[in-house]
Formats: sequence, C-alpha cells, structure tokens
Amino acid sequence: MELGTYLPYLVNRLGQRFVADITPALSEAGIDVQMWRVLIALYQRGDQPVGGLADLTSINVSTLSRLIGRMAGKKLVERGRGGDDARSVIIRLTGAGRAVTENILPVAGALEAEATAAFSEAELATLRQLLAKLYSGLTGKTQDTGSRLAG
Amino acid sequence: MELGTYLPYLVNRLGQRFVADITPALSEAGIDVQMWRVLIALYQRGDQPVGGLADLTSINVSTLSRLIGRMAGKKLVERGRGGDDARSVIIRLTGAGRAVTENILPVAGALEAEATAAFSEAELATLRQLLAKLYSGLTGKTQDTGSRLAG
DNA sequence: CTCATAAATTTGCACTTGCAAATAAAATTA
DNA sequence: TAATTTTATTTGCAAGTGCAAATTTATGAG
Repeated sequence: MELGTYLPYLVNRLGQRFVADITPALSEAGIDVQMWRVLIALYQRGDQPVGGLADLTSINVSTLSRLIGRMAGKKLVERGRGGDDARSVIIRLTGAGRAVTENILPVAGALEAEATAAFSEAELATLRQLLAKLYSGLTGKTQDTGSRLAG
Repeated sequence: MELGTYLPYLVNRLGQRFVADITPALSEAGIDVQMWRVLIALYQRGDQPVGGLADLTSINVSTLSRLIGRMAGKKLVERGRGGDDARSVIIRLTGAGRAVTENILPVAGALEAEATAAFSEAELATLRQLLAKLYSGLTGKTQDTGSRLAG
C-alpha cells in the first residue's frame, strides 16, 4: 500500500485542506468550522434538538452542548424547550445566525468553484458520483446518505 | 448550494467514516488515529524530521511534537539528531512501531478494499487522480476572502 | 571569533474535546 | 399518583490542540 494512493489518506488530507481554506472567512465572521457546521445544518434542515444536530453534524453531543452554549453567547442560536418532546432542547437560528450563514455560503461556494476550476463538468460529476459510491460502500448497513453532515 | 453535491461535505463525511471504521483496530493496538497517521507516514516514507512529518500527516507541528512524545513513551518511535540539518529532529520507527504498523496495515487495506469492492480498476484510478487534482487545486492558493464579511 | 539573524522544534497557556457520571423530563408500571 | 425506568441534555474531568513565545542549532556579517 502506497500513501499517495491510499484513499483514507487522500480523502482526509483533502478534507483538512477544505477546512483550512474556509477558516479565514469563518474567522472574519467570528466563528470556527464546528460552528459553521451547526449553522449549515440548522439553515438547511430547520430547528433541531441537540441530538438531531449531533446526527446531522457528526459532532459528539457533549461537545455540541457546549458548542451551542458558545454560539448562544454569540447570539447565533437560541435554546428553547417545549417541542413534541419536552425533554429535547430545540436549537434554532437567530436572525444574526441566519445572516452570518448567508454571508458565508457564497464564500463556501466560491471556494469549491475555485478548487474545481480546472475540472470539466464531466469530471466534477464523476468525482461526486464516485465519492458518493465510496461512502455507500463504507456505509453498507444504514444508508441514510443525505442526512449526515459530517466533516 | 446543494449539500449532497457540495464537495467539502462529501469529502469530510467520507473521511470521518474512514476514521470511525479503522478506530476499533487501532484501539486494539493501543493507538489513536493521529498516531496511526504518523506510523504510516514513517513506514512508507522512511525517517522524517518533525516538519516533514507535519507535511505528510497534516498535523500541526506543535501538536505533532507532543504526539511524538507520547509515541516515544509507547516505544513506537525514537527521536534522534544528526541528519543533514542538525536543527532537525529525526523521527524513526522502532521495531515495535514497525510491528504495530504491519499488524494494522492489512486491516486498513481490507477496509479500503471493502469500500471499493464495487469499483472497477479504472474507476479507482480515476477517483485517486481526481482527488489528487482537487487537492492541487487547493494547495498553495492564498485565497483573498476580502472584507465582505468584516464586522 | 562574536553577534545577529534564521530555521526547527518544543513549551506555556487557554481553550476544546470526548467519556462517563449527573441531571432533567417523559413514559411505564403498579 | 408515586416509584421506576428510559431518553435527552449537561457537566466534571482528564487529555489533546493550536497559537505564540521560548529554546536549540545553524548560518552569515563584520
């Protein structure tokens, strides 16, 4: 096995590079990549209990609990009780949180566009398809593809 | 931006899955994924200075310095001076480190093989090539996110 | 040779993280 | 209804992380 062809190596290295490259934009908004993941999840999936957010973001619930505390301190999200299940704490975006998310989304899109500037449409489609196929090869058992916001 | 086609999402989700799937094998050997990254890098690229190892593994040098300390405590690696540049500390695998690596490598290989079971050789080669190309598209760029997010 | 500068690594510090235990709120049982 | 068990979230604690400063070694100028 050679490092340069080992898929976990190639994939994780790339993922870290994506994080490194989006970080300056996040810093300008006063957030980090974990907060960004929470923001996207809430923005795209609506209000969530902590556990649901943990599933969506793959962030450990205890880590997430404190992360949400920090985000609430920044007025990006609010905690509330009283959903279907009163044991759950419902997390929702504030107006400020939504605004921050909408500021960063185009930057995230531009980053992807820049990274793939040398790609043909066909290559890009192939890459996406192969990544999804690879993920499903690892998932095997529970195939809840579109519902996890890992990373 | 559609989440299911957003590359940073696809890539990081996949990377986390790889980590989750290899972790049980690493735990049996008494190491974590960061140590595993160091072991593979040394095994495949030979003795390295700390900085070289940081490049290979994408681990921050100060984090790496302490990680190496822990690995040295487990007798997996040794530190030594006296390469071309005596400022560098050369890290090398011990026999025990090599043995642990060689124990885990087949598991890692099997994991990759399982993930790519449905891939043709051509698809696999394409995927690797596109991942490398994407990485090079991100490398070395000094992205100017400007002050559009300032505040 | 000695001083200043540069480069590689380590260390101080503040903060984040994950596990396990504690707490909070329901659901279940009697 | 009260006691018990189950589920959701938070918190105590020990450990890992990254930035910036300190340390170690090399290189260059006078």
